[in-house]
Amino acid sequence: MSFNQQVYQLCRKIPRGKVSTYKAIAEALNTKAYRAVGAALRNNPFAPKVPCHRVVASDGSLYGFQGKREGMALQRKQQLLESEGLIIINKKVKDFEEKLFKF
DNA sequence: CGGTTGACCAAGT
DNA sequence: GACTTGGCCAACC
Repeated sequence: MSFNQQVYQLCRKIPRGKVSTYKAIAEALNTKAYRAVGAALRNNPFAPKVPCHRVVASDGSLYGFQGKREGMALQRKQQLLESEGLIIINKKVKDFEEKLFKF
């Protein structure tokens, strides 16, 4: 099982209405390659299967989703996350630590 | 096999 | 509170 596959498998385990962080995933894989996790999700070969939008930065901010490219579906993702029970405020997840899913 | 890169992170300025 | 720096590690030249 390659590194990416592990990442996808973990992401799939994130329940609806919860989020996780790149760091948590990396730690769950017993590694510190936070960035590799992000790179894996960026590929995201299993678009609907792997809810990559439920994975945020360690401080609850939306690193990379909208933070980098504002022309992206920023409100789209936000609304999607909100429909799952999450609330995004100022590019950050409200009650992030509370909604954080730990493996 | 070396060098660069990155949907990261933590600490410092 | 916005920006910069150094470090981490897998993936891709």
